[in-house]
Amino acid sequence: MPRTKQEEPNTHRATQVVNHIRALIENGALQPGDKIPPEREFARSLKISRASLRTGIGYLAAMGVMKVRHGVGTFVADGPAEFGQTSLSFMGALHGFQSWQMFEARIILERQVAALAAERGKEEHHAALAEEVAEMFASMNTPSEYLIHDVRFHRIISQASGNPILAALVETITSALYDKRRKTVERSTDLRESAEMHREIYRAIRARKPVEAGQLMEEHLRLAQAAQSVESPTERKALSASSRPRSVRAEARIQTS
Amino acid sequence: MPRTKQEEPNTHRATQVVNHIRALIENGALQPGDKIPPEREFARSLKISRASLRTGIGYLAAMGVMKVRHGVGTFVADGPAEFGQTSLSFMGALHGFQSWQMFEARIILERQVAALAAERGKEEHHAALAEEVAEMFASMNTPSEYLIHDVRFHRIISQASGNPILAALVETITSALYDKRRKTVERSTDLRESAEMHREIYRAIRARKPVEAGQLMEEHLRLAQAAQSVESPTERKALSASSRPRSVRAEARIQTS
DNA sequence: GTGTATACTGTGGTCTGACCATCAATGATG
DNA sequence: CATCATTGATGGTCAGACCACAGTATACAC
Repeated sequence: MPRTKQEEPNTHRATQVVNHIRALIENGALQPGDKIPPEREFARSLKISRASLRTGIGYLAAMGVMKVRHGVGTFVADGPAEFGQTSLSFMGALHGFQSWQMFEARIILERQVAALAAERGKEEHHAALAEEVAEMFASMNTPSEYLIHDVRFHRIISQASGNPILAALVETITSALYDKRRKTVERSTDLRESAEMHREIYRAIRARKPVEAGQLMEEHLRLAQAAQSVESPTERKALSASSRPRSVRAEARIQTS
Repeated sequence: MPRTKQEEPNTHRATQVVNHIRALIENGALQPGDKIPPEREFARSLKISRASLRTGIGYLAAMGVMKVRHGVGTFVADGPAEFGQTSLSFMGALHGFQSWQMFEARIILERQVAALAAERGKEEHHAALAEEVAEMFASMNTPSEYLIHDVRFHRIISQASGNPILAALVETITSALYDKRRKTVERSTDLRESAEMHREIYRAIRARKPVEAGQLMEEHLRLAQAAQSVESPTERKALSASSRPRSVRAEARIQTS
């Protein structure tokens, strides 16, 4: 039979839930930070089982669109946009991402983002950046705290770029690099230089010098990359025992640890 | 009573599943394309209920790490890396992404990606690109088909860049733009010009001229953007009457656990 | 009154076990 | 030999009970 275009009252329940919520968000009924009805109630109203509803919500939570808090409720995400939390690290394991690739991507993105921030940044952004820079200088002896301000600094620049999509992309890569970073910073004895570079970037942005801001950012990231690689163990490699026909073989070794 | 402090391995079941599978992937026991055990069996081996296992799998599926096929089985994703399918369009609705922002991001990424492809592209990529260009010229009268080759062309360039992370980012944005694109192309009577631009880009890449390739790509995308906006309906606006202003500082410090 | 402990309520988290839906392979039928 | 019905494996959904967590109200000390 030719076209029997499956209309859609039928899609998988989870998909149904996703679409329903998408609609609510698109028409403004749901906004960031809002809470959705309790599962039991919501499920009843959608005429599906609570289990299915949960599947759909889980899906959205994985994408970072919703945030579930045990004992409290389920809310629409409101923080900075980001693509599924662990997604990048996972894909890293899957497709063999290497750290130089992450840095390459980060440099390309942040360089442009810094330039845009220099063009479009507002007073509030400048003020926020200034504060973070000050905090960085103040916490040069506390690596863990320093890192926090470092991260915020970059995040503010992303926001200042005026392009939430770019900000989300940067956020995704940054968060994936965060763990490794934490260790590196721990043994870094020279945060002063880093802090000063941030200050220069800040100045270039405030002075609205796109090109300069971009160059400084790139330079900064290259140094960070160098510092990081100093102790990066053997870049994962040779994990698979070569190519053998894929079939059910993997099933054998799987068991509870 | 002192505490019945249940020590540790106690994370949420779904998280448990996610971590377990992550481990299997990281140590090579699971590779792209592999099939995991049937739910019932797997659940038993993990000592958790099937429902919980499903929650975890759903989570992974949402992130695009796993692919579930009703009646067949669950597999580790193997196609080109990409961040959760609908994620971008969702975040668009959530954070009010606008199409110019998508294009801005795309231009920044693809310009650099094209440059990298010009530097690192291999023979096979050149050949593949040549073929797609040829197909484009051959299908100038069939918009829908033309689009397919257009998409492939860009995807090949992403792969040729040698950086799967950048490829994944491009893929994510591109797929989000795909739908709109489809309509635009439908009424475009001038695919010849587009095809010729693609050919030029291809030539620049094969000739290993990064800068030129980047510039051509940018130019191409700007034209595409212009063509698109010709009929873009009311850019979504009036997102929310009560746009509660949030200071930059506030947002920046929202998370930092 | 103040403060801490307890109970209660609302909400998400998990479990069980049955049944439905889909797909692929197999065998029966013509 | 081709087509179609059957069957087995596997994911999808359901219902309802019970567990766990967080916040708040209440009780009871002091």
